[in-house]
Amino acid sequence: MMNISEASKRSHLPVKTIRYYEDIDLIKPARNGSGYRSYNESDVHRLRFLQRSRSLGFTIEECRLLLSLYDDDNRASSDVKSVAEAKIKEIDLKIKELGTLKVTLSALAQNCHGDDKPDCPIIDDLAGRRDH
Amino acid sequence: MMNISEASKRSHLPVKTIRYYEDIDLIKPARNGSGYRSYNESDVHRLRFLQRSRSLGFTIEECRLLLSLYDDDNRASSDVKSVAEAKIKEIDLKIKELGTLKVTLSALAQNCHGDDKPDCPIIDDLAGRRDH
DNA sequence: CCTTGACCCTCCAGTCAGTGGAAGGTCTAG
DNA sequence: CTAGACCTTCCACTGACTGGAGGGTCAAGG
Repeated sequence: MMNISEASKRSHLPVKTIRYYEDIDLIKPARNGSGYRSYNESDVHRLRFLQRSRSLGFTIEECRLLLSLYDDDNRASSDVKSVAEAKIKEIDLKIKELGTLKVTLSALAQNCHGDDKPDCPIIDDLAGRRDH
Repeated sequence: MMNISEASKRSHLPVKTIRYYEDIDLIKPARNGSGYRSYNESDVHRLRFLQRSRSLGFTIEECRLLLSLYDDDNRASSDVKSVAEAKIKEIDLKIKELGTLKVTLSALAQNCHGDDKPDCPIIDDLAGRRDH
């Protein structure tokens, strides 16, 4: 059993974040006599699970679902896989969107001389004064 | 001069968003006798400028900067270009991060059978039980 | 003249996933 | 016994809106 700062070190999650996760019912540590949170090894596993899934881009609600699958020894691996695949699709979409954005912005930047003169195709485009 | 819903149509910005932009001092429309906001053509240009720059991924604060450059007839085009280039770099970084995420998640998903059995390499990874 | 419905207004609360800080209690080493 | 490093709760803030309550205004139709 350990205090929150030790759990923080072992899970690589900030103390504030751990308390926040308790607030939204992702974890329920025990309390000692003076009201301090007290974490056991399985709590730390849970926190690490959260740290890892958040860092992979899952939202809190997805983490909640993944945790329930983690808790369920009889879940089908297909249940987990479908969550992962949905997330991969989302990431893919986001990458494509950003790619489009980059192309557009790069084209604008390339047309801009970047000198001391006031003429600027970027501003013209933003203002709706582009010719194309 | 037009009411807010007409300005919304012409700028492709939701009414709520236009009011919000006023709240944070991006635009200051006139008011008519009964307190209704009243937009002229130059207000609509400003709103369109905001719509376009937001859709290109600039934050509100960046839009505020771009607007001040838009207002300044003597700005150097290099000032604008540097804002655009910084944004391109950010987008690039984000794309790379998402690419890494996608590779990691895809590798996990590929190792998962996705069947009715409980064994799941994705959960194992999240739980820190991966072998590699 | 009155009503209906489409506008408009302000203000408050909520979103997401935390982060920062204030005010105060507890524990441990010197 | 005291300093300082912990711990607690609670409230406010972030970005960029969005939703809704509760009310005022305006134009058309009966």
